[in-house]
Amino acid sequence: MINLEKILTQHAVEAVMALYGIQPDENLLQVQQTRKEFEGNYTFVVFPLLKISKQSPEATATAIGEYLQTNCKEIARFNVIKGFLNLVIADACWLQFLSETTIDTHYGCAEASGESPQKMIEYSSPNTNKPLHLGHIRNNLLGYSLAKILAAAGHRIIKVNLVNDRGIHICKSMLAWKHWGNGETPASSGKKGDHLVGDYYVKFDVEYKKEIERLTGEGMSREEAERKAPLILEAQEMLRKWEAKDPETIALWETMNGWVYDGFDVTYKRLGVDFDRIYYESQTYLSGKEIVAEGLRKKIFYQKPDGSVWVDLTADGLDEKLLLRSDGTSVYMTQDIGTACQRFEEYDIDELVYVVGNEQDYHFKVLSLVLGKLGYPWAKNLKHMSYGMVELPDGKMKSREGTVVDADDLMDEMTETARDMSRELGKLDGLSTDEAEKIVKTIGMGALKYFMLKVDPKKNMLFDPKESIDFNGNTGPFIQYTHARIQSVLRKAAESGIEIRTDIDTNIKLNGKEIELIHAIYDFPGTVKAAAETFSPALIANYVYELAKEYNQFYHDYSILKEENTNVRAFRLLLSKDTAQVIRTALDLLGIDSPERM
RNA sequence: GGCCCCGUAGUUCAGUUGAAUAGAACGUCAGAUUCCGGUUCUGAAGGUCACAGGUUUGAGUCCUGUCGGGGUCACCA
Repeated sequence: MINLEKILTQHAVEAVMALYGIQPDENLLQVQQTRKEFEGNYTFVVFPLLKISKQSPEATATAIGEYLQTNCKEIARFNVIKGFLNLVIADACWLQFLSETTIDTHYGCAEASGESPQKMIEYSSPNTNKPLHLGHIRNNLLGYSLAKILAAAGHRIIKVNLVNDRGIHICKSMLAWKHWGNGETPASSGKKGDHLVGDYYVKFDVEYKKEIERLTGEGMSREEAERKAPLILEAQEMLRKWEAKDPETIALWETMNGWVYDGFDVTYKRLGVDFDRIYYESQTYLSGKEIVAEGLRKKIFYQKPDGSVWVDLTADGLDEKLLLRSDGTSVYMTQDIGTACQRFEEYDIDELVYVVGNEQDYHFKVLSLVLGKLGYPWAKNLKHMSYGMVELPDGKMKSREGTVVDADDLMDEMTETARDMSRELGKLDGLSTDEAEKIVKTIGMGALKYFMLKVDPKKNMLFDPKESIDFNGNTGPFIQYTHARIQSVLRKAAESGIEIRTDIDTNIKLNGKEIELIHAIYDFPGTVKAAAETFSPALIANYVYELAKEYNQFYHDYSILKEENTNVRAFRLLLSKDTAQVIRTALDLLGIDSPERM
């Protein structure tokens, strides 16, 4: 595939050499897209060249423009506005690109081979004491999309999930169920397993608070009451029993976690995400202790009189960080050190990406530094895909305060809205209920996924439960609609016996909308690359929205099948088909399906 | 308090390594369509890019400070 940016830059370098006799640094000549309000497709800003040309901006731009026009066949004409040299790419060049490039499912995507670099992506990582909420949705969608985008950039990918299945919070649910559950099971109450367990987690908190109130009423300080309430003591006792592998405790733990996993499976399936391997903290929480001990022997870490082990990061501008408690047990950091080592030993990976919220920026900074101090050469290949939190209009989501937006509920609402709209428009009337339902789900999830992914991952985003997610404007369904509409045109073409040809006439005179569209299609591979480099599905989302909008404008202004010039008709048909394919591929990178009709 | 991130139309968001008159969408108002799908298209109104300095031919973007918001500094994970 031709690389217009590269061709233009090279010719511009030649032009400066020919005109001024000086070899300019290439980064003085960076091409950029011409802004919509000016004629042209690519623009050079000539201000940086004035020191070389010793001429006015206009004179410099004009001289280079004239050189390019005569020496570069891709350029049809140019115009100069102040220091901006706007270049118009020849129609024939665009048409040649379109006829020579195969735009199929591989377009824009590099094929990974056995030799390609391999990356592991850890995402989702739920706790097994409560159901997934909106924050988890953002994590899952980002992780899954990132995996797709990195694969499209030519990497081999391993998706992993580290389930937090142990700890005091799990014991709280277990304890509450033991006390107040009356043997309730998902089967007996018809409740989804993760929701059932989550309800007992909330129940624990309610009862725990009551005990605290009672104790403070009896004159105990709040702090002491929180520490000495019978329930919390009981939960801690349960955790000790669990760690001692007490059979009864383990059995209850396995049963309740099983319910949660059944629930999670349903949610994951609806979200359309999956994993190549699942790690459980119950199996990894002890790892890392030996590595820390080794680091202590090598004096990379130090020990305090009480026996706790620390690392001093003050020289790196950070604090001191605990690595082992005084009783010798491990903490979060210890475990992450251990699992990182384990993964680099077990797999041939060159990068480990953690999709984790930005409240853990500090944690991952420390993790990389500590592993570096331990001498692991791959420590610099740990990447934290840090994303912002989802906020509600009145602030953060707090599970204990009941201000969470439940993942299952939200997905239900989205499909419900999609169903209502489809019914109103009657577009699915001729289809079987199964088919119609499938499309409705595709649209509902498309709306939700696009809403979450179009925002720059790094930034916090706002979700207002009172205002449902839109289906018009810059939304998933708008883009899906464009795809479905093109499919409809392609079906009509097939019905009328009009074949789609790729050997299009390169002498066609293109209109502005057509050029914009081809240009957008041409830009897709670069967008995929940029999204992979910056870990940003949002770039893909914003790109595909622009593409869909371009197509709708073109569609509105020009006929395709009714065009009388059969060469032009063939070209427009191919352009439509290619647009649909790029939309489909781009949406797929976001984990969004493209319906044939909707 | 230390460190990190953020502050762009009424609202939700774009804005590549500095570059032209800062762009969409929603909402509001006004329009289009002999149609291959009206979940479409066009237009209007709406901005001191938090504030103040600085660097630069040129700053929403880089630097410093101030104000405002969030995160984090647990022998929780």
